Amino acid sequence: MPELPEVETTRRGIAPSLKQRSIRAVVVRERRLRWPVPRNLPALLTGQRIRTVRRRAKYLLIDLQRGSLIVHLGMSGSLRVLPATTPAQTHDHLDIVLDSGLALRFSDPRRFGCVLFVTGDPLAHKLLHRLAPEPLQARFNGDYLQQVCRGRRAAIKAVLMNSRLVVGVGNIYASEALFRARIDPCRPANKLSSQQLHALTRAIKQVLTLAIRAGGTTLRDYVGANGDPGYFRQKLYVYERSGKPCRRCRTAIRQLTQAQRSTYYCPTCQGS
DNA sequence: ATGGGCACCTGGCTGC
DNA sequence: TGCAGCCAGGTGCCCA
Repeated sequence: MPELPEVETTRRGIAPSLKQRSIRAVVVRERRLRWPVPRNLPALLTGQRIRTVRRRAKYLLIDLQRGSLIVHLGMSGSLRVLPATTPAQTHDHLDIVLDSGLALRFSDPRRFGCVLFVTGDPLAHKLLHRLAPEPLQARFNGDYLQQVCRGRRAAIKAVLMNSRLVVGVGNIYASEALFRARIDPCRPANKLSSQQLHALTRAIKQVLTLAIRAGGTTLRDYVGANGDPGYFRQKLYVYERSGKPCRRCRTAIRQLTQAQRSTYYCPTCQGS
């Protein structure tokens, strides 16, 4: 998916067109997402004014006068703002039509994403309430990561991908942050020094910030709110670069599988 | 509690 | 050209 930088880029892209607009209609073409789109979603949303568009981890929260939408882009989802009359393509599952004549269009070929409606505090929702702190906030720091890794024998890469421990970091940025911090992805989390965990925290914040600045990373499907891809792919050090020379030391980048996901690393820069 | 594996789904690419 | 097999940005859930 869309990891944190792509979701944040989407949020920034769609928010100006949504804020203070009223919902004129909702068109649901495909209800079968990760969880079914509520049958009565059009009735729930139509006539409501949109207040704010927030992000929590990789979830987008669209707050309305009454209730909120919780949107997740899954692996292949995107949200775009376009004229409501734009013909729908395959995989354009849902439109939220605004009083401006524009529509927010949710597309997701793999349908791992979701669009849910909740009344009350969306942060208290089952999917959100146990999430780790936001990685770009001060509370996410070396001390936090050290506390989380204490007694954990799982590989550090797996820890970075566990949303109860760290949010926003997916398969791309986990590899990239570990490279920047010069840490072997297979190292058990509890074997890392305090210094390494502080460096890793800084690397996570840095790579996410730089990726947001570049509009995210597009490998295949991802596009931002205006349909443009993200440009951080050119800045990746290891992800999808196996066999290519390390940008730091020229050693060939290697790929391995951890928890059924590809991990990319430089055996020289990230040796144990 | 922790960690590992599977499932959900479509599409694109590779190799026979 | 066709088709099987494999891979892909996530994460909830089940089991040991």
